[in-house]
Order: sequence, then structure tokens, then C-alpha cells
Amino acid sequence: MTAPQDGTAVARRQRTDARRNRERLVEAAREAYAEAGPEASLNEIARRAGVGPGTLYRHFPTRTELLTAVLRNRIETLCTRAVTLQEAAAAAAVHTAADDALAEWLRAFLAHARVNQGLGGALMLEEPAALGIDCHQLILDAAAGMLTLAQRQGTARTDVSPADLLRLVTGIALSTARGDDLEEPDRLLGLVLDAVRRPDRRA
Amino acid sequence: MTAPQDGTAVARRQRTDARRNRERLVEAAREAYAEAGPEASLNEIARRAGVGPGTLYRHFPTRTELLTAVLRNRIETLCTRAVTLQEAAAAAAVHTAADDALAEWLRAFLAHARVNQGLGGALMLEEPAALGIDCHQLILDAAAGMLTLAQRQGTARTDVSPADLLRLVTGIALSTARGDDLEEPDRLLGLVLDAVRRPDRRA
DNA sequence: AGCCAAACGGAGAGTCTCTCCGTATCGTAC
DNA sequence: GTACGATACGGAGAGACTCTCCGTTTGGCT
Repeated sequence: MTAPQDGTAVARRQRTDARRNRERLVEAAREAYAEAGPEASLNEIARRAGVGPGTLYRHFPTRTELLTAVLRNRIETLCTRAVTLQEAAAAAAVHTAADDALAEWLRAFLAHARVNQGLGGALMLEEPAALGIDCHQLILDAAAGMLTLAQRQGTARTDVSPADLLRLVTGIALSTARGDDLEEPDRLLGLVLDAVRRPDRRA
Repeated sequence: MTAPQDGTAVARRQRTDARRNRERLVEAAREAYAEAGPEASLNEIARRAGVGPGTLYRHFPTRTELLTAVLRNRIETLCTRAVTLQEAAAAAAVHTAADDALAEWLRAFLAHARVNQGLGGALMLEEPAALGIDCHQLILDAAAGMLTLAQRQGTARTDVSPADLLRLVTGIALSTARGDDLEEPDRLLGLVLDAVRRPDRRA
């Protein structure tokens, strides 16, 4: 409300110790998630970061917000990559370029979701409340871009929505989260991609 | 170990009050799960059933076991249906019979998983430890039967395993568990079925 | 009717989430 | 350099949950 919006919002008027603690918390959360999955104890994360529980909750009122903060970097990387892939595919003369790009990006998305032990999936499943919404939207936009291009190039069926596609891939990440077969997710993604591809036969 | 195995195991030598309490617990759990999902409080379930927490834990040492007990009936029904569908499909002259049967059964499976707010999915994801394993196997066998038949009739690609198929459908149930779009799961299942179908093109 | 193995129930230990508020610290203005 | 107000911190603690232990009760058999 009263905060001045000076363009790029250089300094948020946040005290340096607050900023430092925030970073420590995110780092601690990343470690904890890596070890215990998205259900990691918030108390433990605070302890690890060397701050009190109160501090954690002041910075991240909900579990989702902390999750979002941890994933934001990765998500932004992922979406940046989508833009790159998309541009390359649009420029390429090969008619399967968009299809390949979509496949590659979804593979990256799946890896992302799995590396985080379903964190990404957990996030996608959360109510789009709070801050999670912009990450969700970011991914959705990236997927929409990739898919639309493939549809324009005629390699993807047009009755599939980006949201559907993400649901399927998220589902793969979730249902294989505890599995031990490392090749399974890729195999399943291949199946899904085949389903999206077919430009011919339609229901 | 010391228990006599008298054929069909008529009476387990279980006291009648124990048996009654067990049934009450399962019933209470079903209600609680319907309201609060698989994370429902075990204390609350015990209270609802009118027994102490200790009694609950004696009957069901782990959360999974209670879950399994609640689902077992439904799972058995589901698998029985698989057998029926399979026999009908095997007898039918139409060459898409097995395909239709598989589709119908997977639809039922998905509905089952969703009705239980991801209970089924949650169960599938659990470690196959404890008693959960036989339910898991039951479903896997049913899926294998349906799929094999479709493969024999040539309507399903042969490089898909029953486990893969179940993973995908389970994934749909999980990733749409919190969604509000009621048509989405069916749409996604349609996609997966299309992917499994194609007898032509192969990677 | 009486016995005892089986089963019960609930107190309570340990853990987790989340809040509240007295205290400490930062940044600034002088 | 110091003093002051806003900002942020930390941790005690309330409330809820999981799971255990053990004294008490009860069903089934003789």
C-alpha cells in the first residue's frame, strides 16, 4: 500500500537480517525436502536454518509458500528454457521441430517434478491460493506455448489442453514418486506423448 | 503359527467383541475418509467407532492396513468385474471387444480411485509392505488379464505393461484429486487409452 | 460358577503446526 | 557517536495427532 514502487523494486526496504534469514530458510528447506520430501517438518527446517519457528512462519505463512519459494528458481529456469526451445522450433524448417521441443521440455518438466520427490506435483495440486498461483500460471503458460506451436505445426492433436497435458505428466511424477524403476517415468511419458501426437484418428 | 487351518478358516478364534469392534472401525474409517480424505485423524476414527485408540491400533497397526481394510471390498468387486468383462470379451466375436472391456474397466478403476479421494492411489503408492501387498497384486492381476486379452486381439500395443497402465491411471486420479473439473479425468483417460491402442506406428 | 486368555480403553509421551508477545537488532536522523 | 522508532527475532506454549503401555474388563470354555 504505502510502499513506493520504484520501477524494478531494487530494495524492498527489508532489513538485512530478515533477508538473510529468508535465504537461510529457503536453503534449509531445500535440503530438508531433498531428504524427507515435501512433508518435511517445518520445525526441523527452522532449526536447520538457525532461526525460531516464529521467524519461519512470518516469512512463509503457509507450507505452500515455502515450497513455492524453493521451487521458484527451478521453475523460472524451466520456463525460460521453454521460451528458448520454442523459438528454436519456430525457426526450424523441420516439421517435427515443435514436437521434439515439446517432448524435450516435458521430459525436463518431469525430471524437475521427480527430482523434488513430487514437490512440483504437490504444488500443482495445491489450491491455487496464496502465492503459488503465479508459479502455476508460469508453468501453464510455458506448456501452452509449447503445445500451441506443436498444434500449429500439425504434430499435436488440437483437442488437448495444456492443463490436461500437465496433469498427465504431473500424474506420472506422482504415481512413480515412490517407485524404484528409474526408466518407468520416461516410458510413461513416451506413451503420453504418443497419445498427444496422433494427428489422424480422432474419437 | 499355532492356529489350526481348518479349510475355509470359518472362525478365526477371534472374540465376538473384537470382531464387532473391527467392523465398527472399518465403517467409521470409511465415513471419515469420505469426509476428510485419507489423512483423516485416526483418533477421530476411533472415537467415531466408540472405541479407544489402543483398540484401533491393535486391529490396524498402520494407517495402510486400515486403508486396505476399507478398500478391500471395493477392490474385490472391481477385480471380480474384470473377470466378468474379460470372459464376455473373450467370447465376443467383435474384434474390439477386448478394447472396449479394457476401457470400461479402467473407467471403473479410475472412478474407484477418485471416489476415494485418492485413497486407492495413496494405497498404490505405499510401500508394498504389510498387508497392502495382496490388494496391490489383485489389481495388478486384473489389469494384466484385461490388457493381455486386448494385446492378443491386437488392439493394444504390446510394449505396455499392466503396471505402466495402472501407474498412468493412478496418476490421473492423483493429479485430478483436488481438481474441480469433473470431466477432466475422463478426458485424460481417453488420451491414455488412445496411447495404448495404436497397433500401427511404433517408435 | 469360575477361570484365564483375549481384548479393551484411556492416560500419557513424543512430535508437529502455528501463535503471541517480550526482547533484540537494524537503520536512520541528529 | 548515540538515541530512537520500526522491524524482526526467538521461543514458550496451546492444541492436535500418532502411537504405546498397562491395569481393568469381558467373552468363551469347562
